[in-house]
Amino acid sequence: MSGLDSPSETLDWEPKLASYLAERGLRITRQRKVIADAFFETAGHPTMEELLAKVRETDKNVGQATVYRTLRLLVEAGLAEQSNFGDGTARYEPVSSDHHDHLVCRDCGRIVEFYNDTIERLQDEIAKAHSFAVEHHEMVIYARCTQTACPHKAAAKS
Amino acid sequence: MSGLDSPSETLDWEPKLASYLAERGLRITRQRKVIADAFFETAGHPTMEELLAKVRETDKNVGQATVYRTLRLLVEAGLAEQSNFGDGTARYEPVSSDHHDHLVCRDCGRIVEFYNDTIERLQDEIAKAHSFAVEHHEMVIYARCTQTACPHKAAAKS
DNA sequence: ATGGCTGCAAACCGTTTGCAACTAT
DNA sequence: ATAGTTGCAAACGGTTTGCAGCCAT
Repeated sequence: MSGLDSPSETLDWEPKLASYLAERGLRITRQRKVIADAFFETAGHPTMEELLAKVRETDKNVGQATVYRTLRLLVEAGLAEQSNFGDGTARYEPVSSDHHDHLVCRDCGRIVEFYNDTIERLQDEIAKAHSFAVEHHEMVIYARCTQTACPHKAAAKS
Repeated sequence: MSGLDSPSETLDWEPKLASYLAERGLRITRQRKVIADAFFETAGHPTMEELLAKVRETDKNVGQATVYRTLRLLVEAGLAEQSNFGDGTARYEPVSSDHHDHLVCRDCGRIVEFYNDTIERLQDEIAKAHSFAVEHHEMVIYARCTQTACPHKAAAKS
């Protein structure tokens, strides 16, 4: 209908962010552009620190506070999602068309995304049964890779 | 078989804790007793702060560090579980015979526990399909009470 | 007596905030 | 010109840790 149907990666964030900012009199700054660019072209679930590192490849002077503030903005604009995988550090990922939950390896930190329709439906039903209106849910399965090689064997804390 | 079958509340923690400590040459101290007592007779999902308050009704001199350390001990002993409901503060609850997940009201902070067999089974299947051995999972549904009165209307931040 | 435990205070660490200078509009 | 934005550093809040003295064993 409206051009290319990309594989849920390209979520056309630029116009969305622009209008979000415009609507409330906020500005499109150089830093916001650099941060959003870095964020949306990063695969995975970066922490602020990881994103900051990437941002500084482009602009060495960006401060962490600005990255935090911009991430909050992206979350508010519905373009990013924040998750917690139990290590006390927030992680962020682009909001893609398809919602998913996470499976985290306790050993190597590898994060696998999954989606299960039945679980989603049951969650809604359960909430409804308790007279709650679901806003958001977070489901993290902590587990251990049973494969021969944890792909990120020493990624966590070298 | 072994005496009374209690409604999953009484989990017979005293002997379990005692043997856990004994096995590794740790000691049963006055503070540990007071803290465990307070913890297991508390309903709900107390934070360290809440537990400390209760503990100090009995012993004014207990320090927070001791409460943190004892809670860690209880978790290690498999007698307590730690959860995070998105407010940056850890909450603890006794490990009861029946596992359950949580439904949290964004408005009033009320926490409802639920259990769904199908979800549990699906989680295991999903993990297995990705060659992960489930260790633990945490599922939190953030929602809003739709009932006329949020029972704890102003409990969060007065 | 000995080695674990405690309370205190300081350290930690991720995140937020105040502020003066800066910049998009 | 004006109000939003930035980087810095300080503040924050929950949690952990070092240490000297204490206490269960």
